[in-house]
Amino acid sequence: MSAMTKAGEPRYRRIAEELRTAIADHAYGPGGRLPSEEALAAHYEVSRGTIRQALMLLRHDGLVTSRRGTRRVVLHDAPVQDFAEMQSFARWARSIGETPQGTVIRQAWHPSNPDEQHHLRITPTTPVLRVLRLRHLSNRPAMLERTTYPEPVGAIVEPLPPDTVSVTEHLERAGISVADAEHTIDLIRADPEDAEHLHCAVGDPLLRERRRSTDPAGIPLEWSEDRYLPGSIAFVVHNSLASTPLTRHLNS
Amino acid sequence: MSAMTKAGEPRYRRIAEELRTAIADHAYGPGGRLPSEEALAAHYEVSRGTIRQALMLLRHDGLVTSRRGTRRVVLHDAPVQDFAEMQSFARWARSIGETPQGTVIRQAWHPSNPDEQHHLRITPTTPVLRVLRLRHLSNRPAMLERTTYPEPVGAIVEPLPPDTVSVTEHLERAGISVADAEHTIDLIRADPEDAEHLHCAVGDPLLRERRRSTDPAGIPLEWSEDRYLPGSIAFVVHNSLASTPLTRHLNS
DNA sequence: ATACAACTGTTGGCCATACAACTTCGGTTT
DNA sequence: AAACCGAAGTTGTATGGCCAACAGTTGTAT
Repeated sequence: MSAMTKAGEPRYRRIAEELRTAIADHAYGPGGRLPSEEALAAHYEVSRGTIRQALMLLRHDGLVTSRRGTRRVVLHDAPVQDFAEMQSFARWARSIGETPQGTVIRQAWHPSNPDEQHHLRITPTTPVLRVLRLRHLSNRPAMLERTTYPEPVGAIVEPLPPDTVSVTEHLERAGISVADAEHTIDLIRADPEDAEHLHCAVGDPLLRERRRSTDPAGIPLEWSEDRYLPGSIAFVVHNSLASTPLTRHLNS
Repeated sequence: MSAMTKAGEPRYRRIAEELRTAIADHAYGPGGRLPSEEALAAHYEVSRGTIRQALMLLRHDGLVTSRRGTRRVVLHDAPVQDFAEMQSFARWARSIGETPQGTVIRQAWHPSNPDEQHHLRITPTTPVLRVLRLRHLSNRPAMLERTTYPEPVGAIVEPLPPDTVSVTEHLERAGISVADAEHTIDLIRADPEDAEHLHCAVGDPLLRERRRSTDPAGIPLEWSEDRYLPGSIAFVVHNSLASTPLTRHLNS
């Protein structure tokens, strides 16, 4: 455990972290009430505004309610994954105690197609790196990943060994970090290529997650289509009046 | 579109609404930069703090980036659905120009099972109202909904006519409003009941959305399992370093 | 006993200020 | 030409204050 209070982190984030672990440790119980903002401010020796910032984080993650007139109520006592674990298959796998593996099946530069140009916001002439990667979870195939990288990112991904476990972590070391991601989740049927690598039959249903990741400046870093074998995986989303990150779409 | 500036809404929400429509109207362009916070504050004649509150809303919805040192960048120019449209099938259907329909197939009070007791946070002895409802989109079956209501909510839902289009809107009129919802999305195969009502074959893949909705106080209002015919529907989620409402799970 | 009113505690909304951290750009120096 | 430096512009973090809106409770009056 060891809170690992990162020094560079702003105060409200560190406080949010402490509150998170306190909730996960059932310090307040499910349906229990948090101390008042003023009490928390006194305890942490910060202003009420800073406490409110910390509580906003918990609120957006769906851990607590917030409503005028009464103390905040604990909604969930389960720990919430952080952004990095949703962004990196390897990191997620390790966090749930599984051993991730990855194998590049095919990788090459291509002229971009209109779909890629749209999602990566690039001009028709620029090439992209297309990578087909099979992901394993504790030695069993779990997901097939078709990722397209724009030029600067592709240049870093290309020389990596085919069995690189975490591409995301390599990119971070190269100073490329993801700040935003948009996920589209739907159902699709396995094509011959899916079937071959995931060891299923053509036409078998797969859970599809398409994802566009962007850097802090809003520049697209990757456009990926991941196809999961069903039965083992589920996506959990929280939304509320305070923020609505989840929407429903037709056709896609 | 007639902004419909609701009088009771706080200032930062109205400003956020205006900025949303401005973005949707391509006032800044995709990848364009927003005016500085100070400029916006001057324009709307509010303090910078209020502008920041408005911008936080857009940020959490994934419409704009935010990063120290530079102006905000527009990520998407598509309008974002609000919470109500994710919460109500009827409202969503109407917002995309379709005609929603609903039919109650079966409805009865039962003693709650352990699963329901857990998700609705109720004691074993209390009864629940189970409703099986078929949802149509422009006269075609689209989704089969198995919803469980705890006692007070069930008492309001029970007397509604079987072809009620929007249960959510009726509940709102009764003073029951949803503030938070947790969605779990995965893939499942049609059982005989699904197949009968959705006009598909047993074993056909369906997109499943399980949902627990809670009121502003954190009290569960419904526990629902919705099964969508594939091909037509997709779920879109945005997450970022600022807030991580999306997580990935095993087993479910 | 029931309904109403007043009071307390708590969060929401808004303002003003100050400084820190960071990006960008232009000019200077090497 | 390239690297460095500094100034201007912008968002992030934090403090402090004030009042409004609302929930829950307590006490009062009917």
